[in-house]
Amino acid sequence: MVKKTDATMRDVARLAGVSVATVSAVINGTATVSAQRAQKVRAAAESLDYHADQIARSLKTGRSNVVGVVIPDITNAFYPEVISGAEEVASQAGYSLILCNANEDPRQEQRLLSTLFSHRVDGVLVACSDSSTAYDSLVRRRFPIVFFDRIPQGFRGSAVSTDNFSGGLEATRHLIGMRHTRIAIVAGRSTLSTHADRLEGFRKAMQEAGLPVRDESCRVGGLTIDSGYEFGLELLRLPEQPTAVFCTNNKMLLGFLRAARELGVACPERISVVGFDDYAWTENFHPQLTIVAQPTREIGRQAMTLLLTRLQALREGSRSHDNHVIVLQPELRVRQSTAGLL
Amino acid sequence: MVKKTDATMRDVARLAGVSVATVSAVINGTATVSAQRAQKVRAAAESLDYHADQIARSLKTGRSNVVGVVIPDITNAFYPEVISGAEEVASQAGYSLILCNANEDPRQEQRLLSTLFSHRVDGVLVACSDSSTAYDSLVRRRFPIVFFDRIPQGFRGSAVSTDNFSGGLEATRHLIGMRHTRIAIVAGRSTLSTHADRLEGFRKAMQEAGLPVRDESCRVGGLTIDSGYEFGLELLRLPEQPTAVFCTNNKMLLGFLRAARELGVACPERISVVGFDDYAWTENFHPQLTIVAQPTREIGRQAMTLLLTRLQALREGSRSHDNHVIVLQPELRVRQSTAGLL
DNA sequence: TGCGTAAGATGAAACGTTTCGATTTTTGCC
DNA sequence: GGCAAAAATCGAAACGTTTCATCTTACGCA
Repeated sequence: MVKKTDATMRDVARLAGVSVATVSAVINGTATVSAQRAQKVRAAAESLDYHADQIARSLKTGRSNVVGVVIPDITNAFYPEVISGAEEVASQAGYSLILCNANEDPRQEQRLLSTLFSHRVDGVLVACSDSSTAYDSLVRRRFPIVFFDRIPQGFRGSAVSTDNFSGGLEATRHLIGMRHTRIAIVAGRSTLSTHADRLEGFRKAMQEAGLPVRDESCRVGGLTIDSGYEFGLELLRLPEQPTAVFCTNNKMLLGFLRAARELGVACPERISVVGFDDYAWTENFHPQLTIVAQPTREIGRQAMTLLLTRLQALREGSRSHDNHVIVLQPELRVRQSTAGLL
Repeated sequence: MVKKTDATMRDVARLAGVSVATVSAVINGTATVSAQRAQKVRAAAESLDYHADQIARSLKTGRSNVVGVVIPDITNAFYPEVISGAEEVASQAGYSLILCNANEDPRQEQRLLSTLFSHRVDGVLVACSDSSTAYDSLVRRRFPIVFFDRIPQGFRGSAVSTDNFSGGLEATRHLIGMRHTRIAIVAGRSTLSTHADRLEGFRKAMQEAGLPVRDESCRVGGLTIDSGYEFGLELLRLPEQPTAVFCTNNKMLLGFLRAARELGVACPERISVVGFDDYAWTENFHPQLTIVAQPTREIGRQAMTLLLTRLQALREGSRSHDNHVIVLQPELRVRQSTAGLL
């Protein structure tokens, strides 16, 4: 026998012989109800397989127990890993995740945010598709938002990211320490904090060592495997071929490696390569990669924790600082893709 | 100047000097409204930055424009890729995705489904964590559900998957064609359709060739990198070491490769390896992997399309067959990790 | 015994939409 | 110009909760 429609609070109330308000009180534990009636209500709910309707609840309370997560590129393995951390924390706290993929398109991102708002999400986690001032209004409205990984320029609010400057610095110092002098960089759009910071770290290290950063060996602007590949071809065909390269994300790194393989430029013999983001599967790479590893899942965990803390404070009406910035340290893992010169 | 709270339909109605019903009609285009008033309403909505409240809308209509997606393991690169396909189709149709990670735990999966229902999702996509009869009630209730990848045993309903039997068959035939006779298999839990089918394909190929499937070279039950590693150690320490192995998923494959590397068993010289799931990054593997590739994103696209079609039929009250099964063909990609014997 | 009080229980009003039947206005036609 | 029909508009109920003010009950104590 199948019910036509799900049981409602009224059904439970009727069956238990109490008022709807009492059922609500029992379900939420918001008021004292005699043990006897509470028991009756629970039994009734059980037998009707009653499940509170979150939609109705949200409409009334203005809270949804859902948080939105907006990422720029779901096919970049970095983000699913972050999400996994965020999901872990969220589900433990009884929150669900609405996942949105902006496809590196700021306009799409705006649309997604707007959809999220109309679904009344309690807060959002965003890795932005491009730096923009569109977030300012959110912050001004004091809407609970936490940025992770990519943080808008000049953003004042909560955020979690890796110390990308330091990552770029260490990666480059490592190359320099191996006596490389013609060092190239393949970097993402400079409007993205992550890539801009890594590039800055690179510049700083070069400057420290008194090495010039020449325009032709400084390729900025891609993000994809293909762009890494194109940049790779260009760099490896330079009259003064670089002996080392720093790729600021994993996808461009893959593209660069493809270019090197195609041109028959051996790594690390003729080109040392250091990239970003470490994964279980890179242990099978040949050569194994020297990499700046980010605490990926931890970024997700921390960002979600920050957001949930904020939400709780909001619920309890207590004061919370909404510009908590967490910077996690990356770790340079030296393996085989970088080798000393001479 | 910032509004205390979001503008509601009533606000728009007031400003436009019309009734709430008229505003609704304009927003949804459900009734004919004179051009003049429609214009006024739109202007008012614009100026108030009005956005319809999906929550209230859902409560009234019983529809949420949200679909749930439940996967067993978000850290398995296969699923994010499927999701990316599903997300693409969904967002084009104006649907959002609630993503849930069951962590290979059927009880967690049940909890997640229950949460999804209370959020009134319009339908769900599920890759099950374990075969169970708990889905029967869903199907009986005719709740819109589409399974993908992993399909519960005996399930009668809509589903999208790869032809896993054929995948296992081809992979094994390939090894046999290279004159291997001592062929091992590292497979996932046999309660999972994917792994069971791949194992069946393996058995069939072995039987065709008149080769015995010995218990000790048939490791069934893991899913993770670690279990692939453990199985790998066991298999490679067998007195009669297998000369080839078929791993039924990408994670176990990674584990197996680690074991081989650790024991110094060269691939493909001493062990040929074929696995499942191809990725952009495997091109950097050494050796490059012979792999059964699934049309991963396509699985996501098709599954979501199936679900949305069903939802549309439901909305329009038209009849739809709710047991549409789509089986996509995998493709064996022969590369360097398998080599001929003798 | 009676009274004050606290605990328990409840009815009804929201929350922001959609939708339907009723009402008003416009249109077309003889 | 009058009338029927079509078009446009509207008021109000409903969706399933939460919550608050109100009402009832029971208990302890003088």
